[in-house]
Amino acid sequence: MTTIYDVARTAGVSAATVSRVLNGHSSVDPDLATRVRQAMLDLDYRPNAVARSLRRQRTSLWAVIISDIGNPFFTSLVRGIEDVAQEAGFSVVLCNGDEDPDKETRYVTAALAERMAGVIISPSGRPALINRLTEAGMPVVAIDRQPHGVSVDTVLVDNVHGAETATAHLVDSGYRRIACITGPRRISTAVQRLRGYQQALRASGRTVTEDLIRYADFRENGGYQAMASLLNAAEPPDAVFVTNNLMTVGAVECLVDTGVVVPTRCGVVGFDDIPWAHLVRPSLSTVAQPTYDLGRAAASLLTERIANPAKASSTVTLRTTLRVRESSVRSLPRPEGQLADGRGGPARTR
Amino acid sequence: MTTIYDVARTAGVSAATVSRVLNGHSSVDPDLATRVRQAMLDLDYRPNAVARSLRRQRTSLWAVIISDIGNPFFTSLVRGIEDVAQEAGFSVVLCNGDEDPDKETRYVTAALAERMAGVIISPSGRPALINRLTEAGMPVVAIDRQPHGVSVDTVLVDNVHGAETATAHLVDSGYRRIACITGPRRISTAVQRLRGYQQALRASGRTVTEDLIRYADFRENGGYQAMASLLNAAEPPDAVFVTNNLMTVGAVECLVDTGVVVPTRCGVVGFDDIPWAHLVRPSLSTVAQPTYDLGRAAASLLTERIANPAKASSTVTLRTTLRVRESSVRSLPRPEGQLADGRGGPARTR
DNA sequence: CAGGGCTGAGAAATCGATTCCCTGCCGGCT
DNA sequence: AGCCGGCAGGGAATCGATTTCTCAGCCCTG
Repeated sequence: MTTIYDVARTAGVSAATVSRVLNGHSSVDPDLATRVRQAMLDLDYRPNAVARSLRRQRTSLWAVIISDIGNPFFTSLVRGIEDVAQEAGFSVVLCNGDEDPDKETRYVTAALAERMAGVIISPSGRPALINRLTEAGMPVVAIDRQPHGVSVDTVLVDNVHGAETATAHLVDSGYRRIACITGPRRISTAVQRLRGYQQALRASGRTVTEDLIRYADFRENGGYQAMASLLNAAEPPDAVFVTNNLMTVGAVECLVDTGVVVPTRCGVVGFDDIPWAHLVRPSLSTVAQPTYDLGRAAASLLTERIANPAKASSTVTLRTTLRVRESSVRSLPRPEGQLADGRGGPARTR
Repeated sequence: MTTIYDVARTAGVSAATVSRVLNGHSSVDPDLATRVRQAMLDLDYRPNAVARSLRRQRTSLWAVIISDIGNPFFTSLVRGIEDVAQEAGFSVVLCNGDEDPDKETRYVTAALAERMAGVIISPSGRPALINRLTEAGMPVVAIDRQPHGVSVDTVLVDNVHGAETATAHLVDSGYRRIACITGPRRISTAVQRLRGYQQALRASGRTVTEDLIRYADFRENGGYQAMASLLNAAEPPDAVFVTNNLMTVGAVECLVDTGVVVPTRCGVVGFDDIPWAHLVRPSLSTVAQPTYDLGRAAASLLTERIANPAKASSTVTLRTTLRVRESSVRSLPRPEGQLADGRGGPARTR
């Protein structure tokens, strides 16, 4: 590998001058500068980012620690982050926490050890992890989930309101026993979406009962099991609000396998949109999140935090959108065969 | 940040000794070692990976450059890579090339500049990129796509055979005009899968005509457009083999929008499995790839290459599996409503 | 014409870990 | 007793860039 000294020797200048040309920090004689640039081209010189990071005490890498790479929710989120990062001159490295606290811890450790410029994390629960980052002076933005008792920049959606809207829609559609499948209690989104569900039920004059609530793991299989458990109860529900996309898929699979017809015998609304939701039969009603914008917002917060580490931390909340499709509307004539409008018309919003 | 010198001072030893304790390279007096370890705990010392990398001239990071993070094909691939990497003591950073040669180039540049330990890449076409890596002495494994005229470790699936099997299955199902929607000519998988399609047609005594072939971009929208173009032709096909998952989704959407009933008026088989393929109506027949194992195989090749940079490069080819579901079988009675077996029974293999 | 200020460029220190080299000590063998 | 081999551990060089320090040379002004 050619180093800055090779370039200096070839151009007949000192390494300091090469560095100045490289970074444009101080004015260099134009003749020298062109000689240096030519030498860099001739030698195919590429600065060693490791040495640079060591000297500068900072890198140009962001760690984005997401909680499940298999969840499509994160893919467009990452695109939003990448687009902003690139404008700001950073590269994004993606770390898949996989809802596994150990893996997540490993990646946080790596981000610290590699002295990354900043971290965007969707934490799977342990506030201690975020603390380790902030205490080490690492710029951090939490995304999707609100960390407990830590002061940190955060990007969220209006989970309570989104869940209320979804549940109210099931009430309006005429369902009577509306259940809820939510995620682990330690995760803020699971709690908030459950709260929205409860508030909507109370607002419509219904009683909220634990019999109709299941706590699962935000995974497909967990949703399947939870739905099965609801169906086996003494009084099964006639509708279900599921608080994330993978569990929604699992719940619908369970309904299909059990022969419970959606939406006639059981209505379904899920949180998080699903790619190809309109190809699934019946097409799924969902609470859609502005995932790309969530990513952009988080990345913007991070650039600000890096530029000004002292500034007070802030929380950005974006709005969700209810997309009504077939799975939650009893009264709509069910389309026969696949000729019917697969998209249920333009998505309705309320 | 505490450094190795702080630890050395606290423990009353030299930095060299701390380093030896840290890495266990040479034997250190047990008393000293415990004193050092205690000092590291007291100071919450974390070795600076940047400095370590600079001195050692290597890092413990792998760059995995995938061509589209939105494609579910890659998610379980990444899991396979991660699992092997972790066993071998490496961390994986994911880079989303997004089928965009510029982005891909940026990430390759970053991998070189950061002196990463190795690269696993699914190249979107330009052999020059791979050359830049190998010429710089970077251990590289290509995955999913065969780079042109470069000698490099590669992990593939039997694309030709998989496509032959899928096409033959459409022939057997009684379809007469079988079309093919494939990807960009510069990408090996697009070419090989097209070749498999052509061979299967010839083997069944049919003529292969360019009228029934469309070249798209491996994206959902490209599949939609290609299908529309096929349907608008003078003699539209009565079946289509689509060479990747996103384009399959697009093609099916187009068929649904146009009112062409699948599989009655048009059969469909896609390459690459799709998550929730069994929830889609009609459920989609696919050529499934062993994605997790592809990832593991690539990661194993990379560890070997890193351990022994001189060894001859090799290619690993894994087998695909045809999963017959509803979209390609005319004669099966179409299930009425959603009660029918969504999974089409255990996936059949041929 | 002398001295102050400014600019451009080289020498050398620096970031934090690893590793080579060397010293000093201990034990064993002749 | 003297010599040699081996080993533990400290000092210092090293990785490759950035940045501070310093100095030479020049221009301008009083």
